[in-house]
Amino acid sequence: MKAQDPAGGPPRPGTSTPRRGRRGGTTGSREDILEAARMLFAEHGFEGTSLRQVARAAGVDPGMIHHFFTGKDELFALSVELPADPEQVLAGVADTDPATRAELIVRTVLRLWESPAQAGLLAFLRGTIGSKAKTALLREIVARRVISRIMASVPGTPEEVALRGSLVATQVVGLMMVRYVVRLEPLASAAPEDVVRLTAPNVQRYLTGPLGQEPI
Amino acid sequence: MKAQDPAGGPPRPGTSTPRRGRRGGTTGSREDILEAARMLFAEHGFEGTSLRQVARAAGVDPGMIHHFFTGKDELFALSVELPADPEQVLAGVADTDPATRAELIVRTVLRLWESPAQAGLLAFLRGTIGSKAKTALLREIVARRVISRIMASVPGTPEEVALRGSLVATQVVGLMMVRYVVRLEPLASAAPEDVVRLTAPNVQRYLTGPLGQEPI
DNA sequence: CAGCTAATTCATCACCTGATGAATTACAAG
DNA sequence: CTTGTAATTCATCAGGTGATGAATTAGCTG
Repeated sequence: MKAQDPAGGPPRPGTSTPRRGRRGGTTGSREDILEAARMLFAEHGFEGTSLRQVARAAGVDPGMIHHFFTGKDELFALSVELPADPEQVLAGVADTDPATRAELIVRTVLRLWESPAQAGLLAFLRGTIGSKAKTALLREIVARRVISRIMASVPGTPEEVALRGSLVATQVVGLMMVRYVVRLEPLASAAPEDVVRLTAPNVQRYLTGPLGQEPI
Repeated sequence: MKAQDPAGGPPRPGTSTPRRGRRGGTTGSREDILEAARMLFAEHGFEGTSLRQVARAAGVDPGMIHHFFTGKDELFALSVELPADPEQVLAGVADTDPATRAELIVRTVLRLWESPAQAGLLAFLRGTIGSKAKTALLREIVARRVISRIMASVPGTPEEVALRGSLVATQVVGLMMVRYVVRLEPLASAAPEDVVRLTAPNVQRYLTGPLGQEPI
């Protein structure tokens, strides 16, 4: 994020008049805009972020945004689109033994959220949960692309597997919310290894464990 | 909610001119505004809801909002404030035996969310998660007022109890998100009894069960 | 060099936002 | 009836919003 360019800033709009026209060299303005948008959407959601804020954070004229993107919607979609799509992230999960799959699931979720994709994921969640209309999109993604992979070859009737899938979602979504969105301590700063050890058993119970009785 | 008056055009000055001045009888405009605000904040979050939308949905002139409330912030705070504060909702939870408390916790959460408070809770979540600044408020509420009650008299070192508390939050928050916000099926329409039976064991494990090993 | 294309700034538009203040009307108390 | 107070509408403000189009400049291709 090469935002405000403190030192020798030629594009300082306050001081040395930033004359018009193309700049020399490779000015990655498009990427700067995307990066600034990702940060701001992650902090304030879709409606809480204005294009002028994005332009300012990117050190760029507001008009540039409309030069590179058709509008705010496209900017949001491109800046926030999942850096790795579910199919790719979950590759391999479907191949493991369901009886020991929970650990891999939690590990995959943690690896994804500890990666640079975190800002985009936060932005996606913030922009998506803030509006009822957009939660439908989130629901479709989770239902059709994530859960189907996670529940592959889990034994049981289709109804039972679907129920187990939404229960798994319960634990995984809760982990993401508490650790990365609300950042509740001490879980927010716990070591990933510990998080796996602590939560995977419950995920495993939802996956293949007994549902109608006490597990202990 | 006497909303948008679908048949005849609302702003038709030809027909039923809404002349100025006070209306006859008891017109609960203040309550109408609060109710409409609750609905809209729940659907579109804080920034995604304009005062003019609220006024239209309440069948009221936009100026009324500023007559009854000092501004958008106060309207949000009053319309969305938790209908029952955590102390009251969780009364009794702290008195039960920790070894069997999970069922009561899940039951309490479900009862709260199935009640009329749901709209307010949704609004609170939507308005709160959409902004990084406001999630701090949510974090404080959860940490100081909710978890402390839930974890009362749970045995263990303070560090361990705090960790168990955030793990409980994991499962409870995930349940709320999946069932009431994202509305993922089949969990979204499952009977409360079934939800209790399915999720309480995992909550109980976080509360008092073994953490470092497989629970089954 | 000329000519094209892309990057950048600027001025501006139409609209929506939250907010204010005055004018009008009803109800209640004296 | 008079007076005051609260409820309601209206007109309007200053500012922010997303978006458009023209003007300017740089780099690339021939």
